[in-house]
Amino acid sequence: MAQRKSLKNDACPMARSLDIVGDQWSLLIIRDAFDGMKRFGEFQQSLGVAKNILADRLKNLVHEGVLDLAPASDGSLYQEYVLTAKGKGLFPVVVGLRHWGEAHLYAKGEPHSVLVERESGKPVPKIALRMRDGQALTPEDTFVKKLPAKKAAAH
Amino acid sequence: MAQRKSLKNDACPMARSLDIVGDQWSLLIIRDAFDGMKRFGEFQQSLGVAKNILADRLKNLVHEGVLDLAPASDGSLYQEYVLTAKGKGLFPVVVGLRHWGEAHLYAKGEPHSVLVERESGKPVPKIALRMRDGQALTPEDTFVKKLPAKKAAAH
DNA sequence: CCGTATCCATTCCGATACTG
DNA sequence: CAGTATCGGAATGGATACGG
Repeated sequence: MAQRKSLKNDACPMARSLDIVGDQWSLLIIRDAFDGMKRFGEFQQSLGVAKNILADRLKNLVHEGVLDLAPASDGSLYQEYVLTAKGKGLFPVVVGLRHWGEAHLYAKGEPHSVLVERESGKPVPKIALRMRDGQALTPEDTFVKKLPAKKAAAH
Repeated sequence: MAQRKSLKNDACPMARSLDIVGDQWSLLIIRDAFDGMKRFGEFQQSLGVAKNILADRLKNLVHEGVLDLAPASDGSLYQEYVLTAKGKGLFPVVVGLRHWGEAHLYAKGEPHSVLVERESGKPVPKIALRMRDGQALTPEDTFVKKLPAKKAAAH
């Protein structure tokens, strides 16, 4: 009865997203996947997470269609976890979290890893939200249009 | 011993970000704050979360400088929770999660709330990641430049 | 090397009752 | 209305041990 409230059927897309990646590990796994990691052991070593929960999270991400299982590219008999198109769609979220952390969570001069462009080696520019007319978009420029709330939906 | 691994000192900005907002509720609270909610009861009703956890999360977000306590704008004697500049910096993350959910988590024709521009009432355009030269940026165009890993840091 | 299975401590979460 | 206090069940997370 005290189980986590499922947001799978929420009327808010953000809530549904968080139902899948809204935990401590999933987005870190996805980060590492963007970083080229594919093998169980790579994730395990990178994250320092217990193997049982790593297995659990990977399974869930595969189930949700964020990761896909593919035969190993090298000779080994195991499978690899690769991002699906759906998974790659999380790239802006990953980059957004990274940029926010860079901007607000480090002391001045404190070093951290950086996402850079492959060719130039220079940092990826900050995300710029734009309106339809191309102007910068601030939170105040927007609001959420909710559902008509027919019966008892979208509480 | 089985306590959540703190990522506060991680060398990856994304990890630090998740240390603050990487749970089920924080980003939903922030979403509602962007949506104009300020009062304890508003969050409580919107999220349907137990009051003790809501209080805990709000306290933590205030402590982390994402929300700020301000005297009530109306006559009431209670305080209000408002986004700080740091908190508003999460807007791209919120929008990114929303867009990802819209694109991948709904059946065709299934209704959901939409983030729209205040003036036109039209949906906010999708986030476009760009390289420094203005071209579209894909995950493959990037890599993470990690720290030199001096001693035993950035494990 | 890739997981699965088990044990145990801690944390999370929901429901409820309670104070001011 | 805005929280705090408490309780119990569920999930999380770490540390192994074990099998393919």
